[in-house]
Amino acid sequence: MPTKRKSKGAYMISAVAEMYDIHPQTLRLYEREGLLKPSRTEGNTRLYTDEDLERLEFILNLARDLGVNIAGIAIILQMRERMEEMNRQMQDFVEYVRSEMISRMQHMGQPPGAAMVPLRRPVVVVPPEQKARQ
Amino acid sequence: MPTKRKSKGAYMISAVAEMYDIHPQTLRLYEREGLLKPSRTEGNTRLYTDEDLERLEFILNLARDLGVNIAGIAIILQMRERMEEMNRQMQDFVEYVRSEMISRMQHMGQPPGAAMVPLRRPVVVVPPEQKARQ
DNA sequence: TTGCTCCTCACGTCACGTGAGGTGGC
DNA sequence: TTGCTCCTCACGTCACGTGAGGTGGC
Repeated sequence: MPTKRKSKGAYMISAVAEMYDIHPQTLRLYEREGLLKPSRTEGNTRLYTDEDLERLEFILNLARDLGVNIAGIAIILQMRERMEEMNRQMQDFVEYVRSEMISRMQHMGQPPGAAMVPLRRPVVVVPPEQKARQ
Repeated sequence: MPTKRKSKGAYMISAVAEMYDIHPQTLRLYEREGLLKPSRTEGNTRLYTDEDLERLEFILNLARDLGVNIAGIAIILQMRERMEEMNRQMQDFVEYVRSEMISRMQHMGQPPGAAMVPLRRPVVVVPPEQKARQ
């Protein structure tokens, strides 16, 4: 007998459908169109992890609230990943510069504070977030 | 008598329609939906600048080649602008750090070259570009 | 006048979501 | 057996693109 929930955060399709008030066929459609890639049991049953559900919430926000079609959602998901990658690179770079400055200051026998202040100026990186359609 | 082209890079709707093989009504639709905002003459006739045309090309790429609907295009345009803003901030920050390092090195009587090498490590920022739908 | 512009209304087509119908494994 | 799963096929609805029809200014 299949259980609705399998291990920590792995849901079968009917559980997900109920949680998000979405037709199971729609979930299968999203998978066929490449928006979601849930894993499968040995018996070929879909299993949605918490990561899949986070992605699904993002998709439903676009589809239901903003009226974006599947082709658009696919591209927006790609762009979101690229923005997150840019964010990581930005953070890495800031951290690299900061530690580099500290290291240099210390080698010169100076307190690091003087160098760190200007490097802490705001670096605004906006998370992916959409407004409702006008 | 209205001319098709007015001043440098300002086109009337029929000229744009012909250039991109698009129905004039579709151009009006895109404007109504907020994707394009061409200026107007005093007589209320639309005028498309080169900037409008660049934006239109981006829109047509999404609509025709990738099958994105209007709601999706609106969001993708927003995201594109945000990514461009992130790029600018990244570039500004890199430039700021670079000049700051040079300035500090010079104040300490050291050649700037030593500091600049590690700061020139690659900062990959990907421009907005889409793949065709699978 | 001609040839453009503006607008609104309406229709055809297609994508998306949903339902039915039949299958198979725990 | 029951209640889930898988799949394919088909239909209703709506958005998008296009066309018609009527207006007005250079």
